[in-house]
Amino acid sequence: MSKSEVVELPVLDAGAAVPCCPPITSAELSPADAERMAVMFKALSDPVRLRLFSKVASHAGGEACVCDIADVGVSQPTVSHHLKKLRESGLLTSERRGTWVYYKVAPSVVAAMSAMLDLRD
Amino acid sequence: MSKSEVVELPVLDAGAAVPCCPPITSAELSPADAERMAVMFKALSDPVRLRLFSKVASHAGGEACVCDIADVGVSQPTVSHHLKKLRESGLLTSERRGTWVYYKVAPSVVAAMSAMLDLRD
DNA sequence: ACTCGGTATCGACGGGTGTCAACATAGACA
DNA sequence: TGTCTATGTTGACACCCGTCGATACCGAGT
Repeated sequence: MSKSEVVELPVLDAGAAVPCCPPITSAELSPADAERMAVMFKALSDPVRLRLFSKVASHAGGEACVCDIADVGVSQPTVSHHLKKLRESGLLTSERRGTWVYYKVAPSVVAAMSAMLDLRD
Repeated sequence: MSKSEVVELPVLDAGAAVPCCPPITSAELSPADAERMAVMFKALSDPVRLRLFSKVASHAGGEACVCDIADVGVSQPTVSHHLKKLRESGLLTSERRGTWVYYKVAPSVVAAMSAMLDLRD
């Protein structure tokens, strides 16, 4: 039941507005919003994924080739697996250019997480 | 060899400074920092926990009794289990006052997560 | 002391997740 | 065409995690 249809994740192109959510101090999350946001937090809940994400985000030009960030102490298939999860959760987007695949962060999605955790009263 | 030792995870009492971390756009996370931050993200990676956290954060007075927030569609033991995880990850603190137990958010920890996701260039 | 309501812990079950080796796919270039 | 390099996919494995019912713990009244 729970999982059934989940949200579909239409790839959310990097510029799309992410309506969710006001700061958590201002109002409680609806079950649906909680479901959506939890997916994003889950994407960053693994140390390896967090490092991959951080490597992309901090890379010059705002994007990085897999070959630039793959050195995180796990096998290549595992890196690929984690990048896929980050992509599916909407935090990263990828684009193939010739031999290499480049990843960059989806700013609006990350901004939504940051805004939600903003605690100013 | 930097400030290194700040860590230890001594249950982090609510007021403690959380040195981690600069915005992810500015530098890549160290493996150790990634490990620490992943714990916090993991705490918010479940829809039920996210709702509980949001209920505490948005509650009048900045704190809430378990009885005020327990209605999230799962059994009481499960609520207790999730609140424990939020406590252990440092996002919430709890205090018993008479019959009831009150939870409130640990502002510095949440602020660290928000700051890390701040994307301004 | 006893009971009662609020909260935490225990033990078990089922599904999810990170990891790897092996294999598949996609461009580039000879 | 064929080979080489970069990346993704598959299948299998061990482990983690969310959930529940049963039970224990803790204060407050009676």
